[in-house]
Amino acid sequence: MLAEDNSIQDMLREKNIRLSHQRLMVLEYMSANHNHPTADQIFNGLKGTVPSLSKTTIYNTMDAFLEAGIIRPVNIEDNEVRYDIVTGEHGHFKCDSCGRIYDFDLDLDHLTSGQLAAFKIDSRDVYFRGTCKECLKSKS
Amino acid sequence: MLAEDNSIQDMLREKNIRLSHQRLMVLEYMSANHNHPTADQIFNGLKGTVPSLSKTTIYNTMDAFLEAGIIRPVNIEDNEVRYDIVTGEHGHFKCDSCGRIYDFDLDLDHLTSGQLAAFKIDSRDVYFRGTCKECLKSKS
DNA sequence: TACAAAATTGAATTCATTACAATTAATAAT
DNA sequence: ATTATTAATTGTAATGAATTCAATTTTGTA
Ligand SMILES: [Mn+2]
Ligand SMILES: [Mn+2]
Ligand SMILES: [Zn+2]
Ligand SMILES: [Zn+2]
Repeated sequence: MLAEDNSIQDMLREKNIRLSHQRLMVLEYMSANHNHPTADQIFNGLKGTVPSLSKTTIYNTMDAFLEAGIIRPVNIEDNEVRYDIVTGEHGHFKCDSCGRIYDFDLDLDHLTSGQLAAFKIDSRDVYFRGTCKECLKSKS
Repeated sequence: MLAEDNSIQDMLREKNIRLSHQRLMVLEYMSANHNHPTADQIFNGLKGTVPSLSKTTIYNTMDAFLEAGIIRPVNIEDNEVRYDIVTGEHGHFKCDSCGRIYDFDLDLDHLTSGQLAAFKIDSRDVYFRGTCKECLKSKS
């Protein structure tokens, strides 16, 4: 419990992000919920324990975390941004039936042709859509 | 000229999409402009020659084309949808400096691990971001 | 404790997209 | 060719995620 809190605080200090109650709570929420939440979901998940919380603070916080590389955006939906605290290389699968977003491993080194050799690549995103195993089972 | 028009009409008829002046103009625009335009860009590109055009018609038309598989969406930006008349498998690179979107070839068969073996995959999207060759050159 | 800088808050605003009902156009039947 | 049926187009209003901004509060520092 305390160890976790300290590690979260250290993570922010390492990135030169000033500590605030709201930022700690958001980061704690992201660490506990690896379900690629939207700003609205984070807000609704925290407003019970942080009554003064504003949705603008969520957006400000996500911007600060994105800038620092603590989280990364998941743009698998066209109408809202999701956030992922797992920043390592992996792909995302969105089930159009249940809405769940699955992580999957991938090997991006073998993906590209030489066409982008002279380009500076800052981020790589792989998004798949379809129907997940569970939903296929329940439809049979 | 006429040959192109006929091929465009045939493309719509094959997909059981009723012909309309607006749909033909939009499809002609998409065929002539392979730059992944937004609904707004298509609207502004056509309103000169189709004065009665409504932006709602653009959205309705894109929905019909998407449904028929004539075009595919490009969600490389979080705030607006782009459309691509090239539906074959390829990736997209967005230059954060000049805003251009580049196509590139990719080999998706070698990409995935077995984790999605039991999943039904309907669409695959690969989005890279960074700085393009031209912009790197002009900054040197 | 006191000060300066930065973060939080909420209300107002923006803007892409959608909903909807009236009008117009396209296709089929006569 | 005229009419009837059906679908598409249009403009306006509504939606909702995200942004702007100024006032207030909090944080880090001395
Ligand atoms: Mn993930
Ligand atoms: Mn393309
Ligand atoms: Zn599912
Ligand atoms: Zn560029």
